[in-house]
Amino acid sequence: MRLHVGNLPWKVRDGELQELFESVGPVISARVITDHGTNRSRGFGFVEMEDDLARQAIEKMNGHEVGGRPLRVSEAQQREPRAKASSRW
DNA sequence: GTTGAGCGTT
Repeated sequence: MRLHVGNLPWKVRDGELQELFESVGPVISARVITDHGTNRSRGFGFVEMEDDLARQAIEKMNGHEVGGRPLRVSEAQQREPRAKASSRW
């Protein structure tokens, strides 16, 4: 299950995000979305975990204060299906 | 050197 994590401090990076959620359980994948070119965080990211752990992470990490800000954790929306080739639209 | 609700690149 993928989780959308928002309200992140600008300084947070994907590795820190992963460690944060590893306090709940093993993290499959963690990504903080950064601006293209500037490497500055957009203030949100995505974490992938096992379903049960993801639900626990929502309960446990949602509102968890990090960097002085309560995290926003929720189930992520599903993005477009696998694009085999580049966007040919 | 800035900003603050959200849904990303394979």
